[in-house]
Amino acid sequence: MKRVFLKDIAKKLDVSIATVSLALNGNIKLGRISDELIAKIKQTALEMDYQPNVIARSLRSGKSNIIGLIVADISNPFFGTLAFFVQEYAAQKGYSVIIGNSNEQTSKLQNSIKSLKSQPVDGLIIVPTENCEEFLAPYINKKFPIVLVDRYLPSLEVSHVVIDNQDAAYKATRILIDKGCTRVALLIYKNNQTHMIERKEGYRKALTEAGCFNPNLIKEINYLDIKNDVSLAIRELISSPSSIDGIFFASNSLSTHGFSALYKRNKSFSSDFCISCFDKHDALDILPLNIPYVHQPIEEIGRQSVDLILNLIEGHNDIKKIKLSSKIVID
Amino acid sequence: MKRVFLKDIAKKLDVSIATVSLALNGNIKLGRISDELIAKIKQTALEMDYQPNVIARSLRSGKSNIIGLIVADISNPFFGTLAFFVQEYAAQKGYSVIIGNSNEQTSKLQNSIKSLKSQPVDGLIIVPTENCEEFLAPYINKKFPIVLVDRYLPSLEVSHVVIDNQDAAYKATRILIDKGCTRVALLIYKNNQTHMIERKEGYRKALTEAGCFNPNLIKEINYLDIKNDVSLAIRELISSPSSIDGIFFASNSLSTHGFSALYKRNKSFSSDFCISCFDKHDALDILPLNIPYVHQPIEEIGRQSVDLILNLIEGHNDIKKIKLSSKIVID
DNA sequence: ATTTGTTGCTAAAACGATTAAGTTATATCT
DNA sequence: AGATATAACTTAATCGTTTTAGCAACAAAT
Repeated sequence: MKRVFLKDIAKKLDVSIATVSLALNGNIKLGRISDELIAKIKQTALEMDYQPNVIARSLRSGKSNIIGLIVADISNPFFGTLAFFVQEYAAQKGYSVIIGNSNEQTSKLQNSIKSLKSQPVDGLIIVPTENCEEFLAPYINKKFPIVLVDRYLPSLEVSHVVIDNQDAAYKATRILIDKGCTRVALLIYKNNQTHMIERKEGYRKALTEAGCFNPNLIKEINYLDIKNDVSLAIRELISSPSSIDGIFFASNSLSTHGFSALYKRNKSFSSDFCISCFDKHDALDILPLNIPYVHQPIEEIGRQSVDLILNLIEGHNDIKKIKLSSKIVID
Repeated sequence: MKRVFLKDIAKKLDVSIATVSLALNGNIKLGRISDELIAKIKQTALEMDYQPNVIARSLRSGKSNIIGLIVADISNPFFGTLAFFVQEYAAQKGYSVIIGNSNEQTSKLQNSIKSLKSQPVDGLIIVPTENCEEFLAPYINKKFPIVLVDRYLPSLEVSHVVIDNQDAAYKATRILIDKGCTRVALLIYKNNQTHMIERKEGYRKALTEAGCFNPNLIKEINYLDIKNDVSLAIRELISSPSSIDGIFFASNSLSTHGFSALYKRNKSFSSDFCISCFDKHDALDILPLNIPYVHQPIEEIGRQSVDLILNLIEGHNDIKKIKLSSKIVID
């Protein structure tokens, strides 16, 4: 019951290895094999349960049929779900996926890329970290296939798949305004990445239009000290003389800690206080408020990322920048 | 700036390819190279930024240095976290990880295994699905390296890493009894897998000891129709004449839907009603109850799984069955 | 009758690494 | 001095595919 190779099929049918290979891969232009022989070879391959040796094929072709996916944190359900769909869709296209983590740190992103490149992957779908441009630029310049996802890097000409974050944040803020809120706070990560900048801008735009933008209500949270920072921010916001009447949490991890901090400070989740947030969250079903959230089309993001990276891998060098729209959902 | 191979280093230093390979891999027993030359070759390799071609190496050695991890659902934070640690620890040992999903279905597990095996992986860490024994047995018999995780298959002699589910469930039920609950319900998946059987047994044991075991309070949920089933179960439990005073949710997905169903049925989350559950959950911080939960040592599970699979890959054929303990946490 | 074309197949190189089995040249031993 | 050992390196085979180039046989065209 040992593994079957082309050699074994060739021996059995008393033909050459090349003939078997050509018959199975059916590139009619090159060598030509008679229809009968092709049929016989295919039949025998089936009977003997021939499985091509992917590694030998890779060595010959210079392609591994593996793509790398580097996310910020695979234990975060948003990235977990993205990984799920990327994996599903890539499998359909005959590719495997190796996942790496950056933990939002450029140094760890660097390690992941190096380790994946040496594996080696044919291309990378990357959730870029803050200030990773300098490190990524050489790969881009060398035309190594890279697609950014979730965020992009304005200074680099790279394909990416993102959502319209400004629009999403605008809608999420607007829904609070429409409910009558005038003092709406924003909890957002303190960083210079596109998704955060755009979410902040959407928030600002909605409130400015409504004539009640107040920059003091923006609380910027440090990713590495999220629990503490969110807790402090919530305390400040709640204990301020003219208290807030709404909060927009600009990411799922911020709302996780935000909800917890609000609860611990005994802030009554009553209807005179409105919340909106990014991404579906387990607590949304529990809280005695109908909390609207931005629903990102994760499956679509995954599918498009795979499409783009496969496009690059196949040698089409056109850069595509895809911006998907999202909608507000109220369960 | 094209890729550097052994050939290039050899040409530059006017030595043979074999010499370069031997110098870099330093297998002193085989060919011997003078210390000076070794130093010079290593230096040059560094300068030229030589990266070994993993595929060529794999073809020669018959090893890919990739392990496959097949989980039930990578978008579930428990498995996401497990994947995170498996990946981290495997990377430390020089292995990459390819992740597959089974969605708790044996047919999808089958697809994942086939696709990963053809990639090919050196070994597989698998979260087994219900009734997958028949499909898995041939691989086990052929000594293909497999480690089961989270659950095991009593009928197959395979290495595994699980937690002591009976003990965990016993403790989680016991804590409710100690709070004074006498009518404690169990929400659990309807299947014949070890982790569920053992959790049910732990629950039964605790309540029997306390003299208040009532099989009617066990609600078995269908994984594929979880939302509906949980909702129905909660309704039955709450509206029964002699209502329950506690629930133990035997998995994180069950508690997610359970909390939601309880909330929607306006069940007051008051202190005369106690809950315990499996795994940390975002809603735990929010609910106005101190809900104890079973904290699984996910990092340890990941590390041990990797250790076992690498052991098998390296040819040590001993089967190890590891049962880790978990603790109850009250935040 | 020679050229040209077509069909059906095979030989052999290539992908880039590892490694068993030499081959020198020098050192050591009797 | 001659035999033997050892140090330092190289040659060439190998892993399993893919694919280029070529061979032989026969057909068609000039």
